[in-house]
Amino acid sequence: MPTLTERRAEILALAVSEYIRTAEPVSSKLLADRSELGVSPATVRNEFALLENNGLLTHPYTSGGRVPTELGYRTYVEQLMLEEPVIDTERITVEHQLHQVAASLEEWLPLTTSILASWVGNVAVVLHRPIVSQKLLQAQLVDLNGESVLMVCVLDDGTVRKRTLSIMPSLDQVALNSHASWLNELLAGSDATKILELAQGVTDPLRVEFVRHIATLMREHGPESSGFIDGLEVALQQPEFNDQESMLEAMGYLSLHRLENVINGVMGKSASTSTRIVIGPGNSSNNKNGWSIVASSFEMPAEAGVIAVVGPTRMAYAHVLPRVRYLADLMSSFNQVGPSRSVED
Amino acid sequence: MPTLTERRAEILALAVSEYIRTAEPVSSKLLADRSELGVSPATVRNEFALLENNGLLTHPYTSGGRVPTELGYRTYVEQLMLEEPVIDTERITVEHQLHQVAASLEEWLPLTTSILASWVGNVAVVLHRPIVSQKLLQAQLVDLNGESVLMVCVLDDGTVRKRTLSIMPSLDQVALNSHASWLNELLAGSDATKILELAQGVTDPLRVEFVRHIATLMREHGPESSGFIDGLEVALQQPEFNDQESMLEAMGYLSLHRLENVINGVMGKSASTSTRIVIGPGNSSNNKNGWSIVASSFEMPAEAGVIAVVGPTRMAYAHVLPRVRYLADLMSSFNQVGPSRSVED
DNA sequence: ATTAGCACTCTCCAGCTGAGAGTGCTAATT
DNA sequence: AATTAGCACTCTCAGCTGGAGAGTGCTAAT
Repeated sequence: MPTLTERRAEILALAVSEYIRTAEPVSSKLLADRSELGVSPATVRNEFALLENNGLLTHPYTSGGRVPTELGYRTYVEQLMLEEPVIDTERITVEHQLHQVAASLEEWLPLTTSILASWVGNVAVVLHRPIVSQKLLQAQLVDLNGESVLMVCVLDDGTVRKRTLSIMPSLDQVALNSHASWLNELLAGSDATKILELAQGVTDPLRVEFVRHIATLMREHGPESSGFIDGLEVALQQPEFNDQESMLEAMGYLSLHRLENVINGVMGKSASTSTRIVIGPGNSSNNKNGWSIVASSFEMPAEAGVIAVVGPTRMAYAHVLPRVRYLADLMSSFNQVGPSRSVED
Repeated sequence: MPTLTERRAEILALAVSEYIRTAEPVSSKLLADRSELGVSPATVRNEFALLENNGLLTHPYTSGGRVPTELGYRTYVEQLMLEEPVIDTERITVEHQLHQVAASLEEWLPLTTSILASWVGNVAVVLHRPIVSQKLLQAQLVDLNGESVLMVCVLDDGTVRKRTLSIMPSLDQVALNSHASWLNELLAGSDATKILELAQGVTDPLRVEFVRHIATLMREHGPESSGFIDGLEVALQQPEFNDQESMLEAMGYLSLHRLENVINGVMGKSASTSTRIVIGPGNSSNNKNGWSIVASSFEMPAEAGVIAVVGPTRMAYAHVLPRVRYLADLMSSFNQVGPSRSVED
């Protein structure tokens, strides 16, 4: 990454931010007029040519203005960009909205996703997973109208898993309760592996089956990680998706399932709370406009996660970055129950 | 709805199914050539003109072939269409896929949605809700690392609700258990309204709070109805959506939340298991291509629901209808636990 | 080092044209 | 009386053209 003269850097910054704003290739004349550079279009053109030699800009065609390359975006983001801080009225609106929902993780994570998406006009993703390895807190067996038995397991991260079982000789609730308390005595506090070990010593086949099911239930989903996505519709209104083909391609890319992997891959390396921007994640796909991700991790007492914005490389980084960071910090400052307040609703 | 001569009906049927197949306005020549009518294009044209007088066909422009009107589609569906029966290989594939997932409602409803969507190349929706009014089976209080308390309620339809509470003087698990068994003794078997009544007699403020929370939990979601949607991506590849505008409009229409209301509205009137087709649900929206819904309700021991396909009016009804009905019947034939087999997996 | 000037390139749009497809009507045919 | 051949007419669509506009690169002047 070459160091640039001050003026060259300023021109690059202006060009990138202007292109981000308008989605039109930016011309020398525009920059000369619209800015305080105090130079003529011709000078800007000369600088453009040098920036292009450095691989920071391109033309799509001989005439028609400059467009940043991925390297151009990266230089802008890392060195030149002036972040747009979250202002008070925004803060107030967001915190107001978050306080309005009932105090549960299941409700305010999706709300956060939705707030972020409409705030930045792009796809927002929030992923979360329990921090600790899961242990069984309590198991419960409930008779369902004599036909089948519902097994409910509470894990130490507060998640609840359930499964319906058919037990051949049907049992009444009293019998089920005694089985349940036996299960809890034996298994409470253990993780899936430990539970399977403990199952070795059990002889009663029915109880073995219960234990097995508990272990399976805890295993099969792994540490429950779930995610929320929002903003597809706003994001797809951007001009990069104005034909059916690129729109469908975008929809394929923007599935929660795929993004979970991508985002976890991006954040995987950094352990602590941090924010990162990935621009055009290796133009692996052959579409002309690549994707960028702005992601920030957050940590709550028993839950960790990532807040991310996904969009085309032409993304308003200066706007998005502080807002993602702000929301991640906000999440980290919440306790397990809700936006820093007691439970009364 | 006027009765048509046999030949006129046949021509309408051919025109509609041909338009459904190709998405191109169909010409008199095509029908005369491709079919066993044994008449000349001119004759077909005369019939076309009459069908157009009856409001069953239109031209988009003076030349360029005929296209069905909504009335045309309805006539086709109600009187003329030859359903394409589900063949054995299809049956086998579907049932095979359904048997592969673990036996729980949460897993095979979405799978059914996905199967249906890719089967018919349109958006598929599956909604379900418990049949009976919900009663509390069991409540449970679990200590979460001393900071807060997780309340888990099992309802008689097998659903589980949970909420995290902050209790000011923190209690240990033993104390919580005694509260829980008190709660169960008092409340088990009651619905939300009854529970609130029972709360009247309680004096201990902590217990009142517990009871209130239980009632709220049961109330606020109503009878839990949830839905699954799939196939957006395939559906949007159809030619009616080849510009950004109609695509975005379609995405707006095809949100699960909106469709839940629409579909429930459609099926609301009919109590029993039935299938219905709604074509161009009153062209309320001002877009040129309306929407059709093919929906079929199903009933399981404790759960009822709707299986539906949503797509443009140019939908392959003859293909979609039997498949929706087949899947609905299949669901109805399942017991609460899974695809007609015991729970061993 | 900067800039004015200018030729050059490329896009974009509007307008045109011809081909093709399909219709409606009329007159001939069965 | 129903069907059909024939034909003029209408409309779309794809391709072409030409001119306007925008922006550049280069050169020569400042």
